[in-house]
Amino acid sequence: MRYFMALAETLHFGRAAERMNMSQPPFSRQIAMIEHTLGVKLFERNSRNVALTPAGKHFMKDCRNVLGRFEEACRDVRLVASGMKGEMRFGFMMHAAHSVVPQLVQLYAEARPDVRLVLDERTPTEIDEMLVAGTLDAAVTFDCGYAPHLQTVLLVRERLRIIMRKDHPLAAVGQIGPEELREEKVIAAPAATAPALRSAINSYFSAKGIVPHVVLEPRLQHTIIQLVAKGLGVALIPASLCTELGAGLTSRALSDAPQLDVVLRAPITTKNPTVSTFMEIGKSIQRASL
Amino acid sequence: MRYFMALAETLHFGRAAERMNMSQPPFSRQIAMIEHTLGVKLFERNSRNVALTPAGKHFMKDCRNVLGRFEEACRDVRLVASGMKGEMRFGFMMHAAHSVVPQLVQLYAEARPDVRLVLDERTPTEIDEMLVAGTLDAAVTFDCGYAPHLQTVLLVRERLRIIMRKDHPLAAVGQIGPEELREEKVIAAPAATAPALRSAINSYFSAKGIVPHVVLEPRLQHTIIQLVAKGLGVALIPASLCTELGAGLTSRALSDAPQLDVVLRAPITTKNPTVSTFMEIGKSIQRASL
DNA sequence: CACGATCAATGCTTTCAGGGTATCAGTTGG
DNA sequence: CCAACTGATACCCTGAAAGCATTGATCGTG
Repeated sequence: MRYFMALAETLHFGRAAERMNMSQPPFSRQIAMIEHTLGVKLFERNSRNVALTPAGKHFMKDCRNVLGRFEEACRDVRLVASGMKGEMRFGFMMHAAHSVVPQLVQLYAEARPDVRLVLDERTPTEIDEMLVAGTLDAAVTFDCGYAPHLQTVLLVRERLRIIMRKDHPLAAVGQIGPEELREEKVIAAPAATAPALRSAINSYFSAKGIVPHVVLEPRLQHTIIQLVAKGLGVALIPASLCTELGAGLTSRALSDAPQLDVVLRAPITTKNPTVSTFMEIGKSIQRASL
Repeated sequence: MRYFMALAETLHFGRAAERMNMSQPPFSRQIAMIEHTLGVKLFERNSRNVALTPAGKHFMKDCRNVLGRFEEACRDVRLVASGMKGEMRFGFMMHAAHSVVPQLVQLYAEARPDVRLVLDERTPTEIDEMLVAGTLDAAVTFDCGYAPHLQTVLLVRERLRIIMRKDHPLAAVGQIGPEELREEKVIAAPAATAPALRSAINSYFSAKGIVPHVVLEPRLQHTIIQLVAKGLGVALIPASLCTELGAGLTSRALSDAPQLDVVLRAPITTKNPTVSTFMEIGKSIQRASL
């Protein structure tokens, strides 16, 4: 096709051959071969003039198209391999949706505009499963400690705050700690859904020898806040989520508040080359926040 | 690319090689070569499993695209060469627009739906020039006799009729011939525009030793009819154009009416393979009208 | 745990597709 | 009519790519 295009553009065997870095005789043979295998005369020629037949004229358009797409395919496959282009499935937990995730996504989208980011909001446990299953390429979740075949970047360290209705008695108390919550109904995600968060809450209480009175265990953070709003209890949630509470709610700091590490994770063995710069951006966010 | 696709689809070197009608070792080398020249790992493989990398997965889509368009290009160039597809520039004179042209165009469009018909309404002289210049592939015009490098198919033989205003004295006369028109103002296209038509008109009169009193010579048939409608004279026009005259006009037969051959013409040396079936359809119209 | 089966990679040989050189043949302008 | 230009043909030769034999790695099974 390149040979054909060279001749179609120059209409001169010698110059076309030169453009293809070869001598004229084999070039002539190649053109004859193309015409023979296609079974179509592409050029009208004598020893003086070369002209395209109608079929040749049409073939020229198609060749330009095919060759263009071929080049593009070769270019693109390199871009995909280098991580400049492609697709990345990115999971995150609701607890991080209002803190680092928007920034992370925005910075990455600027750095890699040709990578399609597939966002997937999940619970921490789902995220862990999907990371090992390979359904996610990277995810933002709580640091749950041991994670062998995962690389981890610490993004931010979040302090838990307590939220309650504005008309709740605790809203007026100065210092809130486990003791003050001894008799409170607590709403918290179950350990099966958010192990790191739940164990942080649990040990916050057990350090003082208190067993929290957990009355409801919804899986979604959204639901927890709504239940608190309805006066069914109080809840300990990451500080970043306390900025956009509903009208009837308020948040208070906790004494010796438990801290949770929000981390960016990806399988070490990932074959997706888009992930590495994503992790790099995660590191830059960490540095910026320290 | 075919090699790549074979492996990408089977994920098995042996079977992919078989599909490509070759043995496994050279096939393995070809795949390695592709990866090397692209500088991209397309497959993740050990001696047990073969899997596509993200880059390979992306490349697969592009390859399918490129190969598809390649096949299509090869198929289409054959269609164009066989006249099944392509473009044909077809000229015709106004005098035939209401008779054979619609039928001819419709029959051809049905027979060759993939050929784009470029219609071009012209005067007979323009048509002759464009046919020799190669600007038109075929045309319907009056037979102007001698035409060396043109092939000709007679479509219909048209009788001329005379048109006039309904309030014109001639509208009541029984038999109209040159003698009756001796004193009439005649409107006719100039010889330079429609030589065959004009010479037919001229000899119709000169056979009786009469010189017609031609007062106006507009180039377009359309204009002639309008001038007649304004009472500026009478005109001799092909019978097929008399069916759709304006309200104030009427047509009458002529005694010994001059006849004109409407023909389909194309250069004998035409390189456009769409023309031959066009001419065949012209012949079928001729047979049908006899 | 050892053995065989499976499958991709490697080494070596062979072949022919495709390139090079020399030359021919047809066309055109001076 | 000749010289110059240009595409086609004849012949040769190289190396890309195919075949065969074999290796090495991995997995399932007795």
